Amino acid sequence: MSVHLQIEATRGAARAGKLITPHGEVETPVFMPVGTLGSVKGISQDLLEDLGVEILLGNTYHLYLRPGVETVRKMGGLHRFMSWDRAILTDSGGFQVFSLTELRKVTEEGVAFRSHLDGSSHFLSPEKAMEIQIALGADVIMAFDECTEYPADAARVRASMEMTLRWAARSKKYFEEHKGEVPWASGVVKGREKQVLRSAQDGKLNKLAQAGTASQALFGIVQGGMEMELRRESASRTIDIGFPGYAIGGLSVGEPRNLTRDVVESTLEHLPSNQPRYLMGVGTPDEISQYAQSGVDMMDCVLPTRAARHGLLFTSEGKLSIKQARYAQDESALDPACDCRVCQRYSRAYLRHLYAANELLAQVLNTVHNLHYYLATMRTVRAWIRAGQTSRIVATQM
RNA sequence: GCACAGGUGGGUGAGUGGUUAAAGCCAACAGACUGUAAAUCUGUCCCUCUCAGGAGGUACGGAGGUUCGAAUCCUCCCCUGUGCA
Repeated sequence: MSVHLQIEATRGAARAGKLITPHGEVETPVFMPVGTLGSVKGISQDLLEDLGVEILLGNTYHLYLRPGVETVRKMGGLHRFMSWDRAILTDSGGFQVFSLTELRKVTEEGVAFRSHLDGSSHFLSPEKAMEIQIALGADVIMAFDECTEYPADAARVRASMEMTLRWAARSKKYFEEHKGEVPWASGVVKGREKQVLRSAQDGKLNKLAQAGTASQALFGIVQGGMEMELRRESASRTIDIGFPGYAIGGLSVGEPRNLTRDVVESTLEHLPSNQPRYLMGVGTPDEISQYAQSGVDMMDCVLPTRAARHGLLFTSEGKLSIKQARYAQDESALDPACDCRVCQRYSRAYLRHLYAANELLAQVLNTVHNLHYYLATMRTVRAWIRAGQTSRIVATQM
């Protein structure tokens, strides 16, 4: 049995349920913190567990460069390496195709990268991205795609989308031929971890398929830029290739927010209603709430963690920049309406001081709060869906 | 007391006759951040006006002086550091 979505309640287009993975069940709609390098920046795994994080992201390109696949493989896979027993989703490196413009060259075969760390040359293709992600052993892995830049003319968007479709087929083919070659990509490992690990190190890799438990799944990615018709076509042809879940990619690349919304809404219509839908790289608390209400099941975004490190905090009253002088002697909690550990314990004045003084604790506390806020936002939406009333939630405008 | 070295904008510290309201860094203040090359980046940072392009004023320890022109050269004074008495 592969990763799948168990829908337990619906409300309009929205659905609430559980994403079943080899590393536990994930309440959906879910926000997934981004842990690019095997770490959600600024916060430890046990704090993430306390916050109730059930799934987080890792990144193929970054982990491949450092520490390298072999290291992760020898350490027993990404879960074990980073001591995280809950679910993980790895991004394929497709976004780096978009963001590292000056360091890469895209061809039909794949993408030639220059490492941003030491300038060394590397090549990522659908096959290579699958090989790496299988080795990392995340519960959900992503097809290797090209995240189309914005703005781009219709011809360019189509060409990019077509290539992503060909890459999707290649990703799936490689995945089908090689999945299960790594024992830790399955929940079955837990009981006899050492034994399996030993055999893995001996090069005797167990085929997971025969274990009969949940195993790693590959999701497809819909592209098509801001062209609604291409989005429809991309969705339909990606579905034809066939995946257990579908992502909406190519958004949050600099386009106006209302356009993001239009593209999401129109793409969602074309995705299977009984499979997970993952909107990549989005958004503010308000946005993730809206998208979840529109029928998105999974979202990830660096915003809460990055903003936290930059002193920008999300609260029930909107954005708050803790750097501002006005908070220097403010005794009140960051967000009086928030029940996170940070808001329970520390004042704005103290948080501002930590930030101003460049104390590492500022990053930790700010990250704890922002992630808590995001997770609470999703909990609210889930409750709203399960409550099945008729009106929409109006989230704080950000 | 003598001998060196030195006093620059909130701090540090460049600058040794004009292109200098005076580099850079720090601090301060504001803004940005959306599948993480991000504890990052951008802007402001002497005062007063402004039709926002500029205009005027004041400024490199103090006071004089040389010069068309001085933070930069000269004289005296004040202060700081180091060394010797």
